[in-house]
Amino acid sequence: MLEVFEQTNNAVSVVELVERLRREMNKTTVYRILERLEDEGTLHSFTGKNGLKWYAACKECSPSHHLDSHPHFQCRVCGKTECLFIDISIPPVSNYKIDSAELLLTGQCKDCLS
Amino acid sequence: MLEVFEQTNNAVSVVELVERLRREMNKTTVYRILERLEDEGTLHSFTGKNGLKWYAACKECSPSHHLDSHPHFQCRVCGKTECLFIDISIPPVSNYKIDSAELLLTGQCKDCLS
DNA sequence: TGTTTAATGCAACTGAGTTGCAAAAGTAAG
DNA sequence: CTTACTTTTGCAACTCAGTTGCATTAAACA
Repeated sequence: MLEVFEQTNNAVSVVELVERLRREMNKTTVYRILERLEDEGTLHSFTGKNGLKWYAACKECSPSHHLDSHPHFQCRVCGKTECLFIDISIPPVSNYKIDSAELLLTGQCKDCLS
Repeated sequence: MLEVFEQTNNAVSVVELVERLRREMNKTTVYRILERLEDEGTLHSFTGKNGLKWYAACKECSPSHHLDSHPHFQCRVCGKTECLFIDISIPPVSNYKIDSAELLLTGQCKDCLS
């Protein structure tokens, strides 16, 4: 399972993971392992443009501190999805206690820009 | 349909809309009208924490220019979801052409902070 | 070896969103 | 009014990501 994330810097959708691991393990098992890896701080998840769930390897996450304010990019053309290691400053919102921020940028990646 | 959005400043999930309009129109019709209203620039949509679709009235949207960089807030406790009218500056990302940005903040709203 | 606990498989289910098609409602001539 | 045409709606069936219950297997450990 983790090999998938070691081979790429991109995020991987659960749908693709289930497909790629079809021979090795059951769909339910994929979901359960992903949940565990996220709890452990090895992976983090986010929701793609279409509402599908994506996972990516954590670089600077811990079990308690997940993906704070690092955005994700999803290419409208090829679907490639990846973490962007730039800092987004979330302005404080009065009267709200913000726990997490999820920023999804969509557009065209460099490969699809030609 | 639009009355729902006139009565509140909050966003409304499609699920809730279907439920509230159950007597007046079919589920399919709700989806179709929402799609039309979004095309026309009357409403804009975004994806909630759980992957469900939400709609909110447009204040400064046009058919071509939707919800650019205005974030949404979703309360972890009561589920209330609303537009935040603060500007988020998306730093330019080299080699990427960013078309849209969707920022979802989650936490506790003022009513649930007691 | 037996017992307990955790990990997996499988099948059936849930629920949001979609699709195809037919019925209804609206629009515009003739 | 009536016919022809277009748009809107309802309904049922479907798709598909994600979940659940339960039985089976594998690990851990006494």
